Amino acid sequence: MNRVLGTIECAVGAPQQLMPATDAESLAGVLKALSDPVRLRLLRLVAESPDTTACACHMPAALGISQPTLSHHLKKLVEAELLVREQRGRWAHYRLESQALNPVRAYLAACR
Amino acid sequence: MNRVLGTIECAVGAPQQLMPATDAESLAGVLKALSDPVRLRLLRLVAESPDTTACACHMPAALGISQPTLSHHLKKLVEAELLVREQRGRWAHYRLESQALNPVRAYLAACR
DNA sequence: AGTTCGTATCGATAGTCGTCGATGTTCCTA
DNA sequence: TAGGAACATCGACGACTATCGATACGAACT
Repeated sequence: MNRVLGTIECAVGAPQQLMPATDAESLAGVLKALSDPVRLRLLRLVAESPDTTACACHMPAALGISQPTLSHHLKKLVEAELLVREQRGRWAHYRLESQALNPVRAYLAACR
Repeated sequence: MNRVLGTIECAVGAPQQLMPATDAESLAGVLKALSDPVRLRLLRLVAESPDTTACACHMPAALGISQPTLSHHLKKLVEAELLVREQRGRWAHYRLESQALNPVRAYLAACR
């Protein structure tokens, strides 16, 4: 591949082994759930609530969105296992599942 | 709001102050760039290359995608300032800009 | 039983995204 | 200067997403 004379060829090595596709796929799922400004504010609101648990009832007004839109975003976060839903009487409470962020933390550590 | 008798009312406090919308918007931009399995593998490939720099020439074959698709993904990562493009002769080299991940790290730390 | 209130789902719409073939563009070499 | 190689852009297509109004569900109170 490399030429002896002249400055031909890419010169950097062949492709090393890369991240397994299945790992990338599942990590992308978590990141996709995080890649929305409404959901970022929402998750942080829950994270900073006492016992990392918050009731949904105040959220539409706090975030300036409609109630169906809130429900949509909460569902995405639950599907990504970032939040856990818990019914208390008439109200739905959501608790942060912080360990779901561990794969993200591990990935970022590898990109240091 | 709270009723004296009976177990009426949400009972958890009012909405605390939440993440500024502009911060959430810019952070979501970075996360959106990360929320694709191809780009995750791509970024990690660069991160693990010597001097965290890699040439684009081997990437389509390594990732199993076409050359235009690779170019598309690289552009997204550059726009998010996660990669820096550098032309060397005929070849395009990409270097990791690890500090662009700092807002993500800070967010995750707040969700501990 | 009927009503009310909190929440989830449905349906529709407008916007964004990933993918690839075809085509430019740029730079090297002969 | 002509040819080729690496890479970017264009155009198109199908899939997905965020949003909200309308509606359905479900669990209390009366």
